[in-house]
Amino acid sequence: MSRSSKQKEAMLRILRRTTSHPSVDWIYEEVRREIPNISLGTIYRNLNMLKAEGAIIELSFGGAPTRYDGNCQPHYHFRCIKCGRVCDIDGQVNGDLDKRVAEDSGLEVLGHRLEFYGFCQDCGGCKESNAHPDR
Amino acid sequence: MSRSSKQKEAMLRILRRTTSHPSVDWIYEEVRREIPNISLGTIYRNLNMLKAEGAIIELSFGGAPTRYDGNCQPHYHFRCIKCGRVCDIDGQVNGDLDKRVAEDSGLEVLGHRLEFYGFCQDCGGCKESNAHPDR
DNA sequence: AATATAATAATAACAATTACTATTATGTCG
DNA sequence: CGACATAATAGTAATTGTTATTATTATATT
Repeated sequence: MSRSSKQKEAMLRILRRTTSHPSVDWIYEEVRREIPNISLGTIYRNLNMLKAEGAIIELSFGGAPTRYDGNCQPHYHFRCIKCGRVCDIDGQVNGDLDKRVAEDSGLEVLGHRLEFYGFCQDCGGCKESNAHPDR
Repeated sequence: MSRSSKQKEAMLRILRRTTSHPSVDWIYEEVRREIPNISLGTIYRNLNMLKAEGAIIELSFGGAPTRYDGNCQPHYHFRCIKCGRVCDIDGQVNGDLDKRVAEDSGLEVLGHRLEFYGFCQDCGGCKESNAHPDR
């Protein structure tokens, strides 16, 4: 079905080697260093394909711009409300939660999203500044 | 600072008396029954004001259109991935979670968002249909 | 190599939200 | 009360993030 392309391969490679949970724009800029005339539409199409194949994870929470994660192991995230940075949270994903909610509510629960928010190390001390808006 | 207006009062009243976690468009339509020439910009501006004042809660998860909740008691939600309906989940909000994550990570954790997803009662049996897209 | 078609680049279209601006409403203070 | 300062509004334009369209190019298969 799905054919390979150097655009798709470059995107996946870039997503695999970063842990910064990049935005669409960041990915676009990064791929353009290899493939200068790549189209933004291709970025969006391939992100959706890779997501559908389960190769990457989409992080779209709380109205903030969507981020992508090349790490497919289930894990939670922290988002800095000052600079937007997204970090991984160590620790177990709670699978029992879904079961408990399903039993209590009668809903067919397939999963949950959990995101922590607050100030990251860089922003905690200086809540006024707005450094690193894209990390 | 903030002055009253019949538009703002109508919006808050409407949000207080529903439990359907309405979308911007639903709120717009509903307020227009009272104030037919209200502007959509006013809806957005007042939603942001009411949110900033802590009078309402914004639910924007997973790329789906933003919903608003006039119930400010901390609680979790379930979203049907078929029809988009949002329901409240009974049960305690886990405040210790934030503390544990903060201790483990060194981040200044202010809170977390948790949303369950799956099929609601109406959509569980007939996953093909797409009834009630706006509830 | 010839062929079928998936993927692409470039652009247009779209939907959700915000910004702008002239006008109207609200609260204050003499 | 009635004038005044200004917050809020309606209407519109602009912006942003994303998807659709289309002619062209690249990939895989025979």
